[in-house]
Amino acid sequence: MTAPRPTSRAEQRRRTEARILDAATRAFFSAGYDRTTIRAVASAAGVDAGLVMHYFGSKQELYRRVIEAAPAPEIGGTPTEAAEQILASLADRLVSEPVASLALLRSMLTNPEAASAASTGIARYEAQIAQAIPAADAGLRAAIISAITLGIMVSRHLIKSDELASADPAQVIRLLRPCMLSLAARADHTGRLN
Amino acid sequence: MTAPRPTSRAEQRRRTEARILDAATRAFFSAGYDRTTIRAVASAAGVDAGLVMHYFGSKQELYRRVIEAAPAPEIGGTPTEAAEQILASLADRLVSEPVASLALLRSMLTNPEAASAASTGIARYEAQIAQAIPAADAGLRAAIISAITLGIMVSRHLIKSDELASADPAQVIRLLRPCMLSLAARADHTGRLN
DNA sequence: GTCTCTAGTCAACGCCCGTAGAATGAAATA
DNA sequence: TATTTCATTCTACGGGCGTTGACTAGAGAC
Repeated sequence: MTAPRPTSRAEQRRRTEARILDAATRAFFSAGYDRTTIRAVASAAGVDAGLVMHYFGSKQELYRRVIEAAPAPEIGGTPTEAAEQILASLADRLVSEPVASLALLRSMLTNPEAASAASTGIARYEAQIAQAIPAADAGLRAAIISAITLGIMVSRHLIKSDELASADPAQVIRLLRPCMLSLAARADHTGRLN
Repeated sequence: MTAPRPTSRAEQRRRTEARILDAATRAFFSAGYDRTTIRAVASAAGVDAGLVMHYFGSKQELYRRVIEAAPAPEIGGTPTEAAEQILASLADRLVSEPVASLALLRSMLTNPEAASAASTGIARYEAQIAQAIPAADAGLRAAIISAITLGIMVSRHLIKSDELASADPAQVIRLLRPCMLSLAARADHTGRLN
């Protein structure tokens, strides 16, 4: 009644598409790529499976649209600052991880074709970290930092390891700080200083 | 001759079963639970799909047998020794792909029924590590160590991150040593000594 | 008011899957 | 040798999947 013109055609389409995308994100996250069926996504979004096909073309394309929406944090500054930024962003994601990037993660581990698509996103993240590390092996260090972050996220949110899933994020960060600092900013035994 | 009966029925069966199990392990690792088909496993083992069913009863059961065969490294001793053992076992697994344990992980994420079975295996590994760490938060520290190991393995073998996949294992271990030591054996800022 | 466009539905196709059960033929047993 | 056992194959079924294309109905344009 208060909204006499709530449903223009364009608006309706936009909403439906968003609803499908949202349902798909949740489905890919909780079931992985293979176990997610277009019918289930459609049903969760309250539409017909044919409509999903009509809007997104294929299951692959729907999946691509979902991971395309996953955000990437910004990292920079001095090595120590970068380490703290990494820890802070990890702390954030320990508390509330955006469903989209978990969908990315899970499907990546589940769907071979998805892994390569996702790794470009990860590579971009690693490049940001590497830029903040003034060492000859900055690339490798950044990759290890990224791998650690990934392992923590997978354990807590996907595997739901008892200890990590119930842990206080602050405790986890406290224990990880020496790790991240040693990787981003600490001299190694070769005597190089970073 | 020493082997006048090379193909007794029992022997033949044992061999065929082993071949199927081996093919299944590879398949579950590289494709995950859902994408692995009994037909493909059978074909890789050079037998008929019906035989796989006949020997293992169901796909679920075949999968159970595969993860049952996954080995768990032994960890113990002083904190520093434990850290070195963890690093050594990780070094091993960086060089030669631990097909079984990655199959475990990958399938765990696709197969809900398998998740609990798999996480008990991981929990056992973490418990071993925790036992070697004399700290109040040993459980959490062990979980983080395990998560880091997992992240490195996933990045190198599943995602095949450029940096990590091509890195010299010795370099990776060198960079990770301070991490593992700080988690297993180093005092934290609360002043506790481990 | 009529025509056009398009959001959304419906029924169906072809494919591949896990699985069942009968058939086969060689080894074990008597 | 005759009989039983069992490793192995073959054929088939029922089901769920991604995808298709014809269809309906209501909004927008003229």
